[in-house]
Amino acid sequence: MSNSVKRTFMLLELLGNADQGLGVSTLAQQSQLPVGTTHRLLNTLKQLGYVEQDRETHKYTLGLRFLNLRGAIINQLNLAAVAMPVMKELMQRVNETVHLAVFNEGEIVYIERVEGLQTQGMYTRIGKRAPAHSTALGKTMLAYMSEAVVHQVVERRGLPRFSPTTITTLPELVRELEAIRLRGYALDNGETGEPVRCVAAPVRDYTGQVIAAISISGPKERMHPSRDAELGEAVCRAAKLISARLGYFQY
Amino acid sequence: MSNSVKRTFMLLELLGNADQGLGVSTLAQQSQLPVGTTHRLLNTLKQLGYVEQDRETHKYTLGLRFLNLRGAIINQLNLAAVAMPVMKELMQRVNETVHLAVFNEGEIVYIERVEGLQTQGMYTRIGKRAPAHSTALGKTMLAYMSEAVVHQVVERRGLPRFSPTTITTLPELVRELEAIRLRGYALDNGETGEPVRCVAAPVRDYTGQVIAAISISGPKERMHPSRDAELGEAVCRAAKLISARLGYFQY
DNA sequence: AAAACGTTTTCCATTTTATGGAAAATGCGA
DNA sequence: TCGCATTTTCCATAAAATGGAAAACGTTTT
Repeated sequence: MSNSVKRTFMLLELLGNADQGLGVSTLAQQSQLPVGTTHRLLNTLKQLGYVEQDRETHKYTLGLRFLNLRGAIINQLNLAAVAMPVMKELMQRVNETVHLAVFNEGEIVYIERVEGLQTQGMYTRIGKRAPAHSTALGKTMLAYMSEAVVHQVVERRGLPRFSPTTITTLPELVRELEAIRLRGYALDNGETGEPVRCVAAPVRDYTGQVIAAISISGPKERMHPSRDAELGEAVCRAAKLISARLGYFQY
Repeated sequence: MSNSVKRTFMLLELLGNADQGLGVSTLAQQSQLPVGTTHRLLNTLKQLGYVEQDRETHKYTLGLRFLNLRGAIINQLNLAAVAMPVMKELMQRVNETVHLAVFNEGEIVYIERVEGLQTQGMYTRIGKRAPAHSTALGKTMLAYMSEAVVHQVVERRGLPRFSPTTITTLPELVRELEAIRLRGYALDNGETGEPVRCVAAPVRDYTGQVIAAISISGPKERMHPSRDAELGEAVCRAAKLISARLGYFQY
């Protein structure tokens, strides 16, 4: 396997995880690469526009060229194009933020968002990853995957605790997934530790496989449990509509 | 400069521009690389998770792993966080899509978007790049940059024509930028060739430098020239509010 | 069924290219 | 001004990328 390519992406990942610029020596240390090599690879990336170097501090950050590739990915899942109109309509009905996420490598990845008009403050960035077991989006996808896959995910990622309500054992998770299948939609009860509640439902492609999920989320005050049934039904209807437009036919 | 790294990104860009998976031979042809080399590079990327290969068709697409590389946006993150609430309010006032873009390497890059509820169909994807001279967003940023920078941009990127109204000569551009400074906002009159009209205004950081711009855009039918003054004023007010929140103080 | 074709994948001798240690240049703070 | 930390340059060496060709695979045609 191309060594330089592998090393290049190692550097890019380090830059991608940092929330400020990193210098050559720092990167060399973190990547365990020699300084000379690190510098040369960064220089190549800089010339190509994939990293930028601050004139003053000489530190490196990822370049905006990456935004292009990121956008392309989301675009290629023509899932987003199909889902957006439905999500927009759902948002207008319930007046809360609607998210679309897919499952990837045992985690969920946020793909699209339609923000509720009264929502303010923190918003989930497109491209953000989150654990599956502690989000309504993740749980609703897990609920319709094979038991083997669920086991694999748990083995690979574990069940880390983020709040008192987080599910941290496999039997608990299995029971929760069963409940979700019966109910048809998943609930999030502050398992992430944030003051937010979510209701989520699965999206299927033409083969019937669950490939994504959509959710309604909002601050705890507005997302009262008394609205669960109403919101759950709304999110299910929207998810089914998206599935149908992807070619899924429910018998 | 690392040849294999350069070639790798060439392949990635090709995959990003395609709107469906591409095979080894197609990619080899488009990149002018030998098939063996192409295959090996793709295989490396596949192992790293940056491209995915369809089991059935063997075609390659960009992998979701790219969504990890978010550092790029960190610099723009604060900007986006500050701008979003203002953009949302602006969208609600005018009921059309609002965009946020920055200037990078002589082009504009779309950073955020708040979609108008009545908007449908094609939308500008986040991360997309576009020429500065043919968009209201680009022109409004150019208008407040030094003449030297404008000349550099024209030299580097040229003034390609996309429609009969595109500005294609430097004097024309200079005159247009002057008009924008007088007016306070920029207009787009189908210079890109799309049936869309835009109104854009510049955003400044605490140093007073123009670092971004926001725009209102919609289909020609709804964005009638008679609304220019009203929309221009609205977009200016929003841009100034964002600037103020970034620490810019106007004397 | 077999053959012909287009693709993907593997292989390997060749040589280009990356490598990394060290030294030079630069920047920064005392 | 000096000294430390960091970035940048350099170059002989070694390793990795290269690419042409053949093999494997899958699909369509005869």
